[in-house]
Amino acid sequence: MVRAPCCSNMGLKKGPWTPEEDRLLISYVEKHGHENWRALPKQAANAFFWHDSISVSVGLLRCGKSCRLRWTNYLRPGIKRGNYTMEEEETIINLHETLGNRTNIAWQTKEVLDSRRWSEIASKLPGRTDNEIKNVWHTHLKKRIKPTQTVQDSPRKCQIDTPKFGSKAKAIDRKATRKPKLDCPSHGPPSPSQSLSETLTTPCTNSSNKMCETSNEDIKEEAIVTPYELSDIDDNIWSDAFFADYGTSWDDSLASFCSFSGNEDGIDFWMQVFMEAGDLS
DNA sequence: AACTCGCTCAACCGCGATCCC
DNA sequence: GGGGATCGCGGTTGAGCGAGT
Repeated sequence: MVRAPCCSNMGLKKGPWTPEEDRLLISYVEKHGHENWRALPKQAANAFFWHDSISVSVGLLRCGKSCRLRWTNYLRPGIKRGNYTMEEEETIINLHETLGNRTNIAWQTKEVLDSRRWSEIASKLPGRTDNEIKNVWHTHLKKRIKPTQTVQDSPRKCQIDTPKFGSKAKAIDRKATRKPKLDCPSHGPPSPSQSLSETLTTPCTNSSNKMCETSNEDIKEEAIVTPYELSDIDDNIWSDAFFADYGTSWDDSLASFCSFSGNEDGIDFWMQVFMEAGDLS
């Protein structure tokens, strides 16, 4: 079987997602659903022309696989972020033990069962993703089950036997206050309360000296990242302030986008977005 | 203050399963 | 039925960060 070429071989982008890419992806999924990830970048790329017409150099040049992963693990509505409760941790441990022991079912091999483990556990924990559960398991739950010698070997290691409620408090505190790093090395994904103009102009103060788009105040208030709603996106991205920054208007921007893209689906899509946001009638 | 070490977790990778022409 | 395309999964990686030295 010949595999589909990796996105890196097709000039598609890899690595951390930018706020603009997130917004393009969210907007697309809100409108078209998430049934065909492979087709998504092509269709969402319509947005590129429109953005480009107002000098915002963003586009959704991602492979479908990357889009699906980003949506499933990070942008999907209802995702819970932040600390796991004791109950959730116990559930993971119990389910891991249960599912991991289901090796004697005749019609399924151990390998098949093992390969389904994380998604099955995730299905029992609403708002948690299999990827996150997997990370939690590998980072501390596994160690709680099997206390390792490394704790004794290295006094600098956090105590891992009683995460969150015991001597690991320091590490958990760090986790709780940790800045999501995805979109900015220091600050993470955009808050729905941010306008795009803010994200494009807020100076970065992070130590790594890379471009940052989120204010420290936002971070304080966003210990748990709220899932996007279409209304949030529209209210904030497509704000008057945004267009003031770029010296254009709703009508001008739509007209520019239409003339650049020449794609009826794209026009319909953005028309719909604007109308739902109440910016066009 | 500078360096090292360990932890976290988003994202990538490879592969098997499934879909679809 | 064959084979390519796509989906979805677990394993792994590596940048960023904080704590310890």
